[in-house]
Amino acid sequence: MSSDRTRSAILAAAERLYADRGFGDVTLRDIVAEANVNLAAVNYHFGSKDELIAELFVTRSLATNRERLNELKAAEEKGGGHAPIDAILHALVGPTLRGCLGPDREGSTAARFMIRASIESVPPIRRIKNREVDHLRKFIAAMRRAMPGRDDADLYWGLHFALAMSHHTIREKERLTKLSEGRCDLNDVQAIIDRVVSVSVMALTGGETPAKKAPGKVVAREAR
Amino acid sequence: MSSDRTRSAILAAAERLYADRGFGDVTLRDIVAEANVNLAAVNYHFGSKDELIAELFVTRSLATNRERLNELKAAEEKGGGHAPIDAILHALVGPTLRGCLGPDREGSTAARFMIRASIESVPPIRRIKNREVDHLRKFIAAMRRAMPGRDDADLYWGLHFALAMSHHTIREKERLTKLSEGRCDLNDVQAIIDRVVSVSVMALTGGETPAKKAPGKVVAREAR
DNA sequence: GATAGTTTCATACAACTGTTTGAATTGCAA
DNA sequence: TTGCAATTCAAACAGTTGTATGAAACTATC
Repeated sequence: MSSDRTRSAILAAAERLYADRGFGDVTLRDIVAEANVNLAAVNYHFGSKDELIAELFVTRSLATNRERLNELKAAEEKGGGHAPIDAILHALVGPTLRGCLGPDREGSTAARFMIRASIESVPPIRRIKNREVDHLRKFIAAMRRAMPGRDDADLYWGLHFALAMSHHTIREKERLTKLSEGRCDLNDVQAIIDRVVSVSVMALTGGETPAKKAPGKVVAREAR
Repeated sequence: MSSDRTRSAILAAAERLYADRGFGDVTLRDIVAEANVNLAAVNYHFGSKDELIAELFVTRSLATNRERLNELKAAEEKGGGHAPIDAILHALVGPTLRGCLGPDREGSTAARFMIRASIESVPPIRRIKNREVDHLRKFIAAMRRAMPGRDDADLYWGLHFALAMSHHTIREKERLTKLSEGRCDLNDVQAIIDRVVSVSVMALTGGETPAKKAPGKVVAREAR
């Protein structure tokens, strides 16, 4: 009963500290000091440090996945069980980008924690991410319905690139700001989402299997 | 003189171990055991563990950057000081992808080390990566020459997405193979490079500032 | 209000970490 | 060979880490 207070104090303190200083140099002693609880409380309530981190990540991760699937479902219902490709990709990258970017989310502990998790890749989190495959397959299935003629490999590459752009933007937002000297506006989340979706759609609809024959305007270059 | 043997034995052993098991759980004691040298040798020859890691990464990193610039220069000379955009992007992502992917490079210690470095992001490596901005600016400059009318922000986004796709492919190649059940061929490096370049060029030439007005075939979706 | 179960606490544990030390050894020049 | 520097070595250092323990405090039920 009253143990819930301790439990959630640990969770909150851990998320805050990990978000601010990374998984690398935050110890259990830092966490319990921040949470004003005893050191042994972590192992009592969570079993181990890794399980604490896992619970932290699973919570946020499930929320994002739920949001994604809701958006996908909404788009499919709107189109009568057949969502257009840009809506599918929007459902895929929108929640992640909205959750991690933007001026309102800037101070959000959850956002900063998820950014850390996408940068540092500590074992317990990696284990969870590896189970994300089933979730992504639902988007592949939707994409297949939206582009029936398309080669399967192209769909996988398209989804892969969409995730690449959204994750890399989250992960390297500081570097991009610095490189572009502020000319890339990392606060306009909607514009970023549109841009990522737009490029992803082009990747999927641009040329037929660009890797094999490259019939588009861009010709493959010779090696070396 | 003969100390060079110790020095390079440490470098080789460290690179091998880091490549295989990651920075997280390889200790100096593991390294000196693998290299058959004394524990103190690391601090004697490199000053600290972090400086050892830094030297390891700098060496490989400089080689890649040199290769990139050579390819860029070659492309510019070929075009009379004005390389086409796809050649520029090819010079940017080619060396990295070629260095980390492909069946011949599969067993390469250097490749596996660089993949680790791109996944784990340990402090000494992060510090070095932050100095990579100047290097990237040279590619922005070349891109500006190739696409004079283009808005600067679009160029930065294009370069950013090109790096996103190439790095994410390297970092998540296992996941992509698993997700696609082998339908994405991670061994055909040339095809991957062509695909990344092709999509990047589309991102740069596709629609005029797709984020602002989205005049292309893809229309921005409403929020939420 | 005694009892049983849960939660907290101070403390100890055992292992591991990167780094330092100072003596021993080696290599090379004079 | 002597002398001096560079290198190697075993050992210890000083600190940190996550986890375990067993007693104490609390809570709720009968």
